[in-house]
Amino acid sequence: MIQDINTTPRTSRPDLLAILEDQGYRPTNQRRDVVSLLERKGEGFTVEEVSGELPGVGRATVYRTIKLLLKAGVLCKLALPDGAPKYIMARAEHHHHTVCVKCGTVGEFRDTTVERVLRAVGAEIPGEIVGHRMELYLVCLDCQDRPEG
Amino acid sequence: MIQDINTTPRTSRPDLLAILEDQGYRPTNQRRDVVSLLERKGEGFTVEEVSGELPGVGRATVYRTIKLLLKAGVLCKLALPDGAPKYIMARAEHHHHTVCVKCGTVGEFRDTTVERVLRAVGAEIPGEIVGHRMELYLVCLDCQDRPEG
DNA sequence: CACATAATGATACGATGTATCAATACGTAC
DNA sequence: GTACGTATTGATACATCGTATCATTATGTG
Repeated sequence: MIQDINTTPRTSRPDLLAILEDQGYRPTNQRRDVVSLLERKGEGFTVEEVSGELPGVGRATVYRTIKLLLKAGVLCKLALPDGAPKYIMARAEHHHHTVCVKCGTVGEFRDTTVERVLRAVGAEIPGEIVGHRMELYLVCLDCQDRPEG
Repeated sequence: MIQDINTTPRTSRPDLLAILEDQGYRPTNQRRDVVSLLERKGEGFTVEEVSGELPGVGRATVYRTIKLLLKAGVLCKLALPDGAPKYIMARAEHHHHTVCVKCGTVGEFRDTTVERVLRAVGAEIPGEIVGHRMELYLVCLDCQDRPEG
């Protein structure tokens, strides 16, 4: 029932720059640098973090590029309870996220039961459901191993 | 199975100031003003909104008071995908939130199935689950009635 | 190549929230 | 009620996240 997406091989690495080009945006060097870094990260990052690692690209451009990728649906935005939002590569399948409350590492999982229950719940609530979000907070195995970290 | 908390009468209105006093905090006039306004609102508000309606109370004090209430567990913080976080009165029972994507109105619901499924999911994911969050995004009935709003 | 336009980066700005710190209010002891 | 120690406040500055502006630069196209 549960598929841990992180342990399954990623067969399709989307070419983010190509996706932007398909939408009519120009493949500039700055966008190349940004998406190249994102493709290497993938796991969950903040914009400032990305910007910090790309001193050759303006901060505004990093924000702009990530916004385009969000709109294109290839990135997910994760609004955490505290701190900066994190971004993660989206996948075709709908999924949810796990966040380690110690180290902030973001993971993903998918469970069809969750989807079914959510649909059932939505059917009994007034208004038209247009989306949902679910996150699990946990202490990851790495952080369990080093209790004082 | 589903209980729409908003339609059930609220029997117990917690005295927020008393809760703060129980934790050793002093009942100042400013805190009185803040919690009094929050008790009247209850439904989902931003800090700046509260601060704006209380010109006699310093902005920092409003933030500080709400932080205390959060720590005390009587307020929930809702990190929305965009815009300022909203706060809502917590209730003893665990619950989840609905957010209208048009007008931003926040509601609550509770469904034991959701909890059960989440526990089952958590059991199969590496790491110790310490919490979760779920939100449903919808177009509320009011906003359906006035399509161009 | 030349041109129109998309994109960039520096900067300023807005929003959200916290740190600092002198001034003030509170609770307690008397 | 007064005095005292401490919690609290508010003004201000600051940090972070993100967007608007706009002159300059790069890109695609004829």
